Amino acid sequence: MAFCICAQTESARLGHTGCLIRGHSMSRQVVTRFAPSPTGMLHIGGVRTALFCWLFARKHGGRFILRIEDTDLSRSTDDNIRIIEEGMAWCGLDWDEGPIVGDPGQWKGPHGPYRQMQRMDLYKAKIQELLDKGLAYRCRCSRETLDERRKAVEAAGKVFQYNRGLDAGRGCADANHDASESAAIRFRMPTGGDIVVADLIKGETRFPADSLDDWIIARTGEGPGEIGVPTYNFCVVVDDTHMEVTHVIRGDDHLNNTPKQIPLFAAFGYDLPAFAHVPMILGADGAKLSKRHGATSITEYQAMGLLPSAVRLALARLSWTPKIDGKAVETAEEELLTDEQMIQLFDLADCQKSAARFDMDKLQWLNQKLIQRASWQELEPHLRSFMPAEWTVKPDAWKAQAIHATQKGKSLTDMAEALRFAFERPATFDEKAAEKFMTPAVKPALREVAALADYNHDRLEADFNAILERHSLKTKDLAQALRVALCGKPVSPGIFDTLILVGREEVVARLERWL
RNA sequence: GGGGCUAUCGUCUAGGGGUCAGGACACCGCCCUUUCACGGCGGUAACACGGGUUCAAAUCCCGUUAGCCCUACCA
Repeated sequence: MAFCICAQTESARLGHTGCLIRGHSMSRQVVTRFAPSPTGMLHIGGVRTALFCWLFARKHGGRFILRIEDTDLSRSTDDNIRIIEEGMAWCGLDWDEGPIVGDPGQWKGPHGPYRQMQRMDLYKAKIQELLDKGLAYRCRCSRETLDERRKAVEAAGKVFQYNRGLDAGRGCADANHDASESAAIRFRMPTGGDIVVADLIKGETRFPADSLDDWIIARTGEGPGEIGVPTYNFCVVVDDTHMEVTHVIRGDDHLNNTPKQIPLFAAFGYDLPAFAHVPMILGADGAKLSKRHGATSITEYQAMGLLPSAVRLALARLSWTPKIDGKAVETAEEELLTDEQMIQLFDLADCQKSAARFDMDKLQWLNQKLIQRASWQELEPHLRSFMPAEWTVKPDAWKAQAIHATQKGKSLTDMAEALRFAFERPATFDEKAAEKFMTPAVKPALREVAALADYNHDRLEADFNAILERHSLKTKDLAQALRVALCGKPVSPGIFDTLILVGREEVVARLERWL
């Protein structure tokens, strides 16, 4: 059987689509896709893959597709699809084609629908085409006989391969079954030689064709003549070509699936897309990232008070080293890339081949740095979900002061917590601190603070120092006493910021009980 | 078992024949300081192992080991 092993060209290695894809146009628009299966929450590893697809498409002025692979009927749910859509949206990974959030019946883009279960007619037609060409065949072997044969081969210490090796001659390949009985459909795989995958990240890898077998492309149908639900490896090939995907960027757990898919592209007469298999993300202990490691779902990261921009950067920096003029980023300053810089710098050639462990410390550092750089306006939409509704909005001057005072926090939750004193009177007081700082000597000074009228920062500082002078107190004495009175604890932003954020009227009210 | 991928400080990584093996995060120390932080400065710390090739190997080759993936009518 003839099929094209099609090693990709140097231009593919460089990420150019050139004449690689389907030959027609020399400069085809780049198209990438993220194709999650809605069988659970949106995993952080999936988000990273999606991010690479998104970055690549954006860099090359191409399109990014979101496609839902819901052919696993038993595990896919509409709820999970919603979770994926919302997670992607929160993360800022907008798709040009795909489902419309919250509306299962609608989609955008010319290649819809973007849920595989809604594309059955296409798949069935393509399977029939393969059947007609003799490139696929009906297999009536039951699960039971398959299990028996598998056991027999494994007992002999060999690998079970359908109709291959010890199982050769026992398959349905030459049986010419008609459609009178229900059957699964198998794809006729080539034998002999290597199937090569020219991967943009992993390089060229070869798989002996004889290590593969005739795999099932469609499950057993409901009744005679019915073609059942096609399997993943089949749907991907059909969809990727029909959606004109030029660059298949996916997790490297799919690298082994690629040699199964390549002969299928050939059987359909399709040219190959470029492949890039990105390494996995591992937990801190080097094991596969699971619930045991803490947060795996993107929604958990959102709940932790992380900025989507920080999550994007942290995820991108796992397995990717941005290079500026051929030199890897060196300083902390250079690490803090904006989305625009990431898009500009992104290159699959600068991606690592090996798996990376998830680094929560780095994520938090990035988050802190990004918070420091943001304006209140940029932060407010994210911050709001961490602030109780009763915390009413204050004037712009207050916002400026607030951001100046609390921006040292590592997370949005830290910031919201650091702002609590500005909205709520302390319910309790730190006894030890009160005892230590609320000395008789400090009270007269406190009384003078209560009398201050001008809450301009510099003026406040000057008046404050004058009070210290009059009472022979150290800054610390008065500042800590004030913190206890205003915040209930000896920790708060700079004391003048604290005063301003609470506001004169409220300062006086909170001071009253101590005078 | 078969096939495939991977291997540099604790973590993310740069470096791809000759480097004191570089950076970032974390950690430790010092400084700053009105609290907590922020910030500044400095420090500890790595080429998985064994064989080759070579004047010279982290770098090239071959093994070994370890981890991961595929080997489903899952995706």
